[in-house]
Amino acid sequence: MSKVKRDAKVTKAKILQEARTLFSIKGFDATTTDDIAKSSGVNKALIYYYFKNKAGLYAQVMSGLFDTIYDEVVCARGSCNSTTDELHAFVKTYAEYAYKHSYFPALLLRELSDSGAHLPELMFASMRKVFILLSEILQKGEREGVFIKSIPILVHFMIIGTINLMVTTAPLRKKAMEIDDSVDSCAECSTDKITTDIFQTIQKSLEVK
Amino acid sequence: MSKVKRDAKVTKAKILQEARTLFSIKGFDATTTDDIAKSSGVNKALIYYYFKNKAGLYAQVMSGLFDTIYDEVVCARGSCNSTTDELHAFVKTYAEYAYKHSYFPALLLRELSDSGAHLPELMFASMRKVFILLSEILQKGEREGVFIKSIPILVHFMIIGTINLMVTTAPLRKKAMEIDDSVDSCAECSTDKITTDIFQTIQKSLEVK
DNA sequence: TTTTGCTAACTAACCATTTAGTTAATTATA
DNA sequence: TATAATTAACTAAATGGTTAGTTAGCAAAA
Repeated sequence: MSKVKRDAKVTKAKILQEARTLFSIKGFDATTTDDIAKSSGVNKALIYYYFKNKAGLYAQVMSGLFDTIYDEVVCARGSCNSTTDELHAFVKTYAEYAYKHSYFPALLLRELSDSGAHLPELMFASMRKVFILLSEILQKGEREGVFIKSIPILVHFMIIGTINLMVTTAPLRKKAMEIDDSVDSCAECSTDKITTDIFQTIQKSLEVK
Repeated sequence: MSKVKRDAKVTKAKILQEARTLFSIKGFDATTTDDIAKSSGVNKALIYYYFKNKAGLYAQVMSGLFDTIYDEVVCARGSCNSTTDELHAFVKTYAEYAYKHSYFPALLLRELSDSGAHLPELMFASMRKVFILLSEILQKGEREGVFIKSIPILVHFMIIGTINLMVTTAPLRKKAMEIDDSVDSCAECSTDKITTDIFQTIQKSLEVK
């Protein structure tokens, strides 16, 4: 039995994990450092010991999430054999991640809503990496003559904006449907259906005639 | 000089207006009732006297904003002579409103980010009205054979999601450009350019072949 | 004089951050 | 190898500031 009583790595990881869960559910403001400490079974001061302050912890949580998405897109892109496929992989990977970790879109929207004001460098860099990835796909397609010239950031926001809103409003749309189902708000749509529809929309708009 | 010393309507309106401004700039949490009271030149207790509590005041501010957008879209739609034109008017009106009142997208995203959890009925109804309006345009186009069948909520989110993200990230994109301008993030794009691009994308995807 | 509009002063709770200290683990020394 | 010195990991308990909401009562209007 090599029961280690103290292990900085484990402790730090535990705090990060609990913080991710709590920030996810309740957002930055509503999550208290007391909450995080309690969930992690750790003294509150350790948060300051390891992460400087609440904001520092948050930044690390968030860029961790973006890095994961980035890695997943890169991975999915690996098994593509056309640029159109790569675009599809981008949409699919992002959508699947967003639906699987449904707290993520909420965090992202919240973060963007107090826009840049105090967006940590770390997080900004991680976010940007994902955008650059899409830009490359679009540029490649353009060079190959399969996509028309586009404004990358608009394509990017069209994809992630739509997905994020679909995920965050899911409970809302369900509630709405119960009250009034005269207009289809895709309350029961599968991730796959949504992915497909978004991809097709984007693809059609990029199509070379 | 008919300087009225006491007028409930005027006082209430003043509070609402200052609240709108402050919530816009700083969001719900970061705006304190003390701030609002001070800006309005009114005692804090009056907020509770007129609006029950901070959340009540917020709900009224937000649905006021949505109602304004709704009215503007309805108005713009009036001078259209084709369904495609109506779609264009929808995008244009929303984009112009969002850019003119650049705080609005931030408020909306923030509100949606703690999704429905405590979205006041009043606000939800005002939001939904705008969506229904777009649905009608899409259905009409479908009936006339100018649009293919689509999923209204996806089209809606594609429009407002993109616009909202473009507005909220404007300062961020500007900053990003200064650091690295190798990828175009549309930092200097005009509202008009963005409106046009979004409209064309949506239209192309709805096109009947 | 009764109701409505309004204010100053207050409270109770919360919460991020700090401080001052303890205990475990590691390294150096005898 | 035992022990002393040092560092790293951790804790309990404040601190200090903030903020939503309340209360009791005054002043103007009806």
